[in-house]
Amino acid sequence: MRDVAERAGVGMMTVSRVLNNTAHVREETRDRVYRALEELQYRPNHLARALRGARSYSIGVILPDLHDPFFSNCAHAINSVAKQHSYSVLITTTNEGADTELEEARELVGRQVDGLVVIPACNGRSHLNDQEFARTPMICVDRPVLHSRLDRILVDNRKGAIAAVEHLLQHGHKRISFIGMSKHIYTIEARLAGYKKAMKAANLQTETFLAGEDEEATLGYLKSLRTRRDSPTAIFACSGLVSRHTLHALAILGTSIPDQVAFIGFDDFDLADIMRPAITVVRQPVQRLGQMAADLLFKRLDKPNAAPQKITLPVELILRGSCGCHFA
Amino acid sequence: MRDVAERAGVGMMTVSRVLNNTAHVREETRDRVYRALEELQYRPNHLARALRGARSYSIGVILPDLHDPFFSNCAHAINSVAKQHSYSVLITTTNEGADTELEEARELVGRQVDGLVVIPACNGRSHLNDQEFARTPMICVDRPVLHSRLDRILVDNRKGAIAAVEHLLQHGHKRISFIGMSKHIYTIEARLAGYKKAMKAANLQTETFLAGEDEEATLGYLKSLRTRRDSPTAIFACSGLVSRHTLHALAILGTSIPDQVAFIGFDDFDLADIMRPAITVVRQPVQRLGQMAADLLFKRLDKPNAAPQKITLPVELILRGSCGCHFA
DNA sequence: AGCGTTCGTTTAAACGTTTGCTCAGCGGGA
DNA sequence: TCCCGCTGAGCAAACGTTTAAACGAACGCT
Repeated sequence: MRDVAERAGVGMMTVSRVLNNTAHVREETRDRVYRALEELQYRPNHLARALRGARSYSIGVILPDLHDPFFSNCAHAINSVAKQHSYSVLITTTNEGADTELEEARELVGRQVDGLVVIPACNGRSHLNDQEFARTPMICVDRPVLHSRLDRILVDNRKGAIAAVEHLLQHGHKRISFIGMSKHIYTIEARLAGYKKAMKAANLQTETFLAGEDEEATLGYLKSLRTRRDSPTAIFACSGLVSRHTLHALAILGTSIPDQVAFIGFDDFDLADIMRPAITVVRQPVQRLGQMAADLLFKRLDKPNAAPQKITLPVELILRGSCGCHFA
Repeated sequence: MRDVAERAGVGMMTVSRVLNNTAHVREETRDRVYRALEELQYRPNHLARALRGARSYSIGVILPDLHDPFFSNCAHAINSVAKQHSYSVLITTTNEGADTELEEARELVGRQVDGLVVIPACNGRSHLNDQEFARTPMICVDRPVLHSRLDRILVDNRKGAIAAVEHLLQHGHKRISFIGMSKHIYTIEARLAGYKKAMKAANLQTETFLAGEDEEATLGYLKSLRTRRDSPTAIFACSGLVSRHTLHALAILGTSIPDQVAFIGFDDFDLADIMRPAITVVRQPVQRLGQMAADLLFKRLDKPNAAPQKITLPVELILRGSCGCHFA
């Protein structure tokens, strides 16, 4: 910048003013500076700007991983919004670990991000609510941090699960199995609660298998069903990942859907509609979730003291063939 | 930091020395500093460190989008490696636009990233080779920047395509259609070249439809096949996205695979193995691609002047049912 | 003629670190 | 005895930018 100032025959401040388009620079001076900037191929150093100024024009995103389409699509939406605001995005992953989450949050705050969009790793025991992060605007996505005053935007897991189970009940199923995960994750437990509630309302017994993220174990469970008298006639899978594992296992076993066992999964996925049968799912508004989360963060950056928002988006039961529905 | 120094009764330099674990600090002093750090909940400012020091301990990743599993899985792998090196990752997307790519690269360099991992958006006309970026170590992934001295790690698109086509030929197909994309993308064109070469070697005519990323258009093309005498008996889809669109369209049309038309797609995808029929694909080592790219970058950071590496990873034809193969 | 305003620009300081140098103390070899 | 080298620690400057204050000039007003 010093070179530019010298070449344009002005002080560094004037250069800074020209760059930031702030007032009080004569037309002619401005032109001279522009020319110097061009000639010297000047590129501002965002780090220095961030160090001096109040903002870094970057946000951090913390999520379990980029492998699961749900998370990566969410990240994509956040990225898009950030780009519109001319913000950069730092992305880190927790692999569902609360400790990692804390470390990553510290790292990002250390890098002076202006705000954080987080898919919290841990069910309630998160450190994100600590005093330490009080000064960093933070939006929780998909899962809350309990007892916190943080903005959050969730999905109606409970209602989605209830809708799925009730639909299976309408098809006449009495024994519906819930395939969950061994880890404690808020969304999964909310879906489990919905499942239980719907079953109870129908006066039916519940059956849960909670290691759906382990394909081997899932296969074992499904295999064991074949020799049982009271084997479930329908399955509700708690997530996209678990759906894939379950469907994979069912395919290996040659179990026919929906004749031998009906199937509904939480979270829609690519090609679900062209499988034979097509897979009935509870669809979450992933794109909107990420987009609204980012919007919320930028609003929060604008008004740090506004009341925290707690938004819950509706989900949609997408009827296809695997639940037993027939289409012309 | 000043507060910490004061509390520990030392100078700021000593604090800095303790933090960086550099030599010449007495045990007892070190302890005092540690205690002060703890008590004041000191968190270093990475921006300031980066501004003064030679490194920012962050890298930038530029890719088309986070929507396609190929890219997001790649990003995930890069992230993992970066985490092992205690580096942060800035991720930006180009949406396949060369202009956006240039802007994003400038933004990241402005943020003083130590290096860049790029999936170049544009076929040859990239600006990444410009003098402007000469000082930033850069790794090209999946696609090269032509005539550049940049490190790059690609996949053997040509051989993969040839293997797929030759396999279809072995099944007795004579009329094999290539479904490509309307955009010019290096990988797609390499696959197209492989397809053409294999067809020519067998003395067969080629047929290409190049708007596979437009589902509507793909549907139209496939529909038009039904009334043709010389309709292709096999389809080779050029990418994961195009595969999904093509399979979707075929499902809508009720075309049976592989009886009416055999199918092979480039890029493996979730559930391809449990569809009916299971989908034969050319599988790319996505995970390894991202991981090796990041490894390469960190090596490059170590030795900026080593000779540029040009790596090509092999791909694998995964035989499932859609090509016409039968399994017990 | 004096004075407050506004415009255009400069100068000085600050942001939170690290680098380079200085300096004091202390022990060992010539 | 003198000088050198090593250890432990402090001081000042620098990184590239922005903020705050200051400054001179031109202007209109009383």
